[in-house]
Amino acid sequence: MDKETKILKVLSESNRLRLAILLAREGEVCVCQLAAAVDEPEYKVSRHLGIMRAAGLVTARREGTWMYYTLAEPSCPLQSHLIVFLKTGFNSHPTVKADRKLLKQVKCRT
Amino acid sequence: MDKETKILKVLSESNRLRLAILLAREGEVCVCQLAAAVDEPEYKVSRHLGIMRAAGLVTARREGTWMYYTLAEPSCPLQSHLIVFLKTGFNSHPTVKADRKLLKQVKCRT
DNA sequence: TAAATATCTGCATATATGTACATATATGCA
DNA sequence: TGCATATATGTACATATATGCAGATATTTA
Repeated sequence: MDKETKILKVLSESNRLRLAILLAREGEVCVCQLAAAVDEPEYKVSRHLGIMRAAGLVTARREGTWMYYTLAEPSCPLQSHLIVFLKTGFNSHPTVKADRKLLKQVKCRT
Repeated sequence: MDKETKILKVLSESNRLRLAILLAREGEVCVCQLAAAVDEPEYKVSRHLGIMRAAGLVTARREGTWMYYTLAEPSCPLQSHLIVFLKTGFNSHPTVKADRKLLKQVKCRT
């Protein structure tokens, strides 16, 4: 059950769960926007995204200086199931609401 | 999001995930049956069940010498969502199949 | 080429986690 | 009471994880 426990473990850290929820709702987002949304230093967000990427939860695309992250195509039933929940299951959560509000205010290219 | 990450973390360890799946499918099961099903020493299973209990994922009921564990009533949307998945999402998983087979063979009271 | 911006990584540290063994507790029965 | 069974827990150890800081890399622009 390694594939399943890996997915669950990655999402069991609050910063990563918040990032995953944002990606599930917003599609493709760059590191600096995510860092602003969760109000954490970029090196920290970058590191967590790296962990999520290594676990197959997200994919990355480089565009110039920016790195854009997206939720990856699910590779097991649990993963697809969780992604559906990430999209809709946290709508009323205060932290998630605040994160989304901050995300909308970011202007990436000063 | 502490409640959510706690649930996810508890289920991100393979022994505990297997136990949770068994409980989701079989209802109420005692420690010695669970230990036989996952083929692990009872002290280990007992400890993992304790962790699951502390996180609000299972409840325990004592009947004589035996302790019977059950999945707890969900306390957040993610938890109820996951329980549904535990019940139906692992039917074809080899490990889960083997665990269930072993569980059926156990005679608790020699 | 140099400077600026965005992102990633090596290292040290603190904290958390899983495991094994031995021991403790609880209950039932002779 | 005393003993056996079922379950829980304290301790010690090894491993894993998150974090902060500094510095490295990559890309764009002057």
